Amino acid sequence: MPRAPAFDRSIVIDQAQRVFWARGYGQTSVCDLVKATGLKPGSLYAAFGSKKGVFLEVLDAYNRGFIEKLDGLARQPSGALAGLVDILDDIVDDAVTGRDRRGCLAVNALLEMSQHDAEIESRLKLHSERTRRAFSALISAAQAQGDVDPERNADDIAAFLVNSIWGLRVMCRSESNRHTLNAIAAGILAGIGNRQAKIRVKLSPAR
Amino acid sequence: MPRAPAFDRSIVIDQAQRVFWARGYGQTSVCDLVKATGLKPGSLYAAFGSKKGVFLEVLDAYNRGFIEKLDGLARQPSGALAGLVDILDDIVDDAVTGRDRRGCLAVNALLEMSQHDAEIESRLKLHSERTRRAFSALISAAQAQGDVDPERNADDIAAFLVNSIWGLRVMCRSESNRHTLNAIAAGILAGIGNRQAKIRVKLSPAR
DNA sequence: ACCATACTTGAATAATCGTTCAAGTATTGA
DNA sequence: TCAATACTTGAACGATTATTCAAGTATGGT
Repeated sequence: MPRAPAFDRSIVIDQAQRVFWARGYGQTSVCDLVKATGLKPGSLYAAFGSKKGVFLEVLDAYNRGFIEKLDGLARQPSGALAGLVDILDDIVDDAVTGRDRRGCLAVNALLEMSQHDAEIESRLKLHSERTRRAFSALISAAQAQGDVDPERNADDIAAFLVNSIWGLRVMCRSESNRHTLNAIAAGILAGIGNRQAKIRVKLSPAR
Repeated sequence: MPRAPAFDRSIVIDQAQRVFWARGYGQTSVCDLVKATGLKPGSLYAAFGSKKGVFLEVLDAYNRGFIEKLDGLARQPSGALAGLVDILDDIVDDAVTGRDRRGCLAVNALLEMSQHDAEIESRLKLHSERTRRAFSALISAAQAQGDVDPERNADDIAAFLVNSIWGLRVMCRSESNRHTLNAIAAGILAGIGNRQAKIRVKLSPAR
């Protein structure tokens, strides 16, 4: 019977995500969110309860998107390993071209907030576990396709991968030299037991 | 002729480091620093100019200490590679026992502040370069000692190492499972071209 | 047309922030 | 002993913060 909300929740979360990603949680004021979303403080609080409520929903959406991306890559026709190479390539490329040096929203949030807020911390742990499972599935697919040594434990490789990629996301915040970043990416691929020699070729030249 | 300062600058920086490391930059108030150091706001500002001034000096001291540690490990009698294993072991052990989950102060600061403050960002870049040079020297020593493949470029290995250790420092903020962390550490050692099979043995069992 | 419903608005709130400064105090060289 | 000097003190400042709420407004079923 009554009035319907005048905003699209997913669009608001998307706009809020942009602000939180660019500025971090602490440096993002509710005023920033008001400007970015167009919602007035009252509406924002009616819909999300608090600044932290907005942030938690942003984190959820971020992780959901990343896992969907991983699942897609695991099933793509060119192979799971090629999908992994694409991820590394994209991270390096974004850093070198300066297109994106915001790093990973989840890693940023983990380092900024996990010591101060138990709710954010536990949410990020949940996301981290889901991410590792998705990487594990990706590695299993690559093993089944003969691109990764099937003798090694997929979960262990996935843990090493998440570790390496999180490192790369941090690295990209201060390093934009292509040779250095490519050397790191090549080291990661070597570390997971990549059997396709040609993959190394793809990473080396500048695009 | 006049009065001497009533505090030891290096002790104050040490106390401030503890607070910044535990709480991050943004969540540390000048009031926290006043409590931790015993200095009143006026003295603090007379000595360091601003909250950021204190933080920059804390970062300098932190990096200086870490590089001295690395240089020492590169020269220790049991070998440079053993020194590297010790570093990884300590990080894993601190996380598993819960003794220290604050991560790396420099990485924390990089992710929290590099987008907001150009001065902190450039300082951290400087520290990052120094750290990589120290790791490169460590790897060169390990190569000279026959523990790491001498064919590979030491700078590239150092970049991979910094990447991996930064990742591990992030990982330890949300992960405390010994098997997982050991698998990652073993992957890192394998990635740098470790030739000493026995090193792997040392990492596996719980201490 | 109308009322119940719930969304929208933006000024107001109380708390906390980094920083300043004038007054007080201790130390040193002569 | 006595200025001169510089450190110490802590209250006060203005700015900013996240959050609230009473008033206004649009909607939809009857």
